[in-house]
Amino acid sequence: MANEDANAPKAAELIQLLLRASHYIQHEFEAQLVALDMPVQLSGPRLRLLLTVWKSDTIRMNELAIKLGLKARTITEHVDSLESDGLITRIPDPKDRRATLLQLTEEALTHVSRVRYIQEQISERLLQSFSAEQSKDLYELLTLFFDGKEIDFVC
Amino acid sequence: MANEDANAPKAAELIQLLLRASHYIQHEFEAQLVALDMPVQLSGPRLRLLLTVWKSDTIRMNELAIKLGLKARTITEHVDSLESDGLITRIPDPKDRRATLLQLTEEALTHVSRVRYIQEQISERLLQSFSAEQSKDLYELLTLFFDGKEIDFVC
DNA sequence: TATTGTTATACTCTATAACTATA
DNA sequence: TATAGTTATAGAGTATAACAATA
Repeated sequence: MANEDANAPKAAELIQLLLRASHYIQHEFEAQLVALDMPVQLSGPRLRLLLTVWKSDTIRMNELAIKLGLKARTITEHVDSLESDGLITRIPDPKDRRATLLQLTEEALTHVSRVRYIQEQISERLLQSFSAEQSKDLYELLTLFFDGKEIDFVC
Repeated sequence: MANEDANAPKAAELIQLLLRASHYIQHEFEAQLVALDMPVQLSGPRLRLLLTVWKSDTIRMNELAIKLGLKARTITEHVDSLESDGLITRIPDPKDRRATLLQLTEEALTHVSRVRYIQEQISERLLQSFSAEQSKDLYELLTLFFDGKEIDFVC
């Protein structure tokens, strides 16, 4: 009764498979991250924020919210926490006294570089069944999703 | 200084792109779901639970926890909520008086079928830039991630 | 003794609304 | 008047630990 949908549409199946692959990958990343046994807890969202600040070197909280697709309040929340963990610094924006710039601390830079290394390792392991050409094909196919759209969001 | 990594490893880039595509897709699904304007709120996790119960027709809370990769406590939480929304029913398992079977209500079945229809629509739209062959290629490439691994988790 | 699900409790992530300070 | 970030508050999702009922 429930599973009568034998000739299910290919489109939905393909999308499901892609999401499944993505969840699987994220699961691997998270598992490896806790295995890293960092002095501070670097969850997915916290890490994503750190990496985004890192890429910009210095960035307004405002702009960060937009890039991450989060609300200002959420950025304040994370930054409070990351600041008290000694990972991020608030700097008054000299050009606009309402604004606040964010910058990573030395400690955060160390963590980021470690995490990035691990991410490379995991990525390579995840792609071990792929030939160079298959990787290239997959990359090009995935680009088709963003056909025409401007995508900026990170991680 | 921060972005000196010009020749970044292809593997990490490809994985990032896949995750980005996945986030984009999930975003589309969530947006369409709220646009459906259902009588009850069907968030991602709640929907995933409903769909998993639906696929099994009837399932133990226990088994559901494993399939979804969640803890028993979390299942109790969701089921309490879905039950009070009239979407799910707890049935004592006749074979084991410790266990509880879950089943969808008629109302939930209506919602599930509507949601599945929408998911097909969105999936087709997301794949509009793909030729039949490109879809097939993508599907086969994605399968490589699960090379040898037994993957069951849904949605 | 082990397993199923629950009560009690808590943490993380995210957000809305009202407010302060600046622009 | 509009914008940047904060305080106060809340809701969703998930989990650990202790426990009850049953196996």
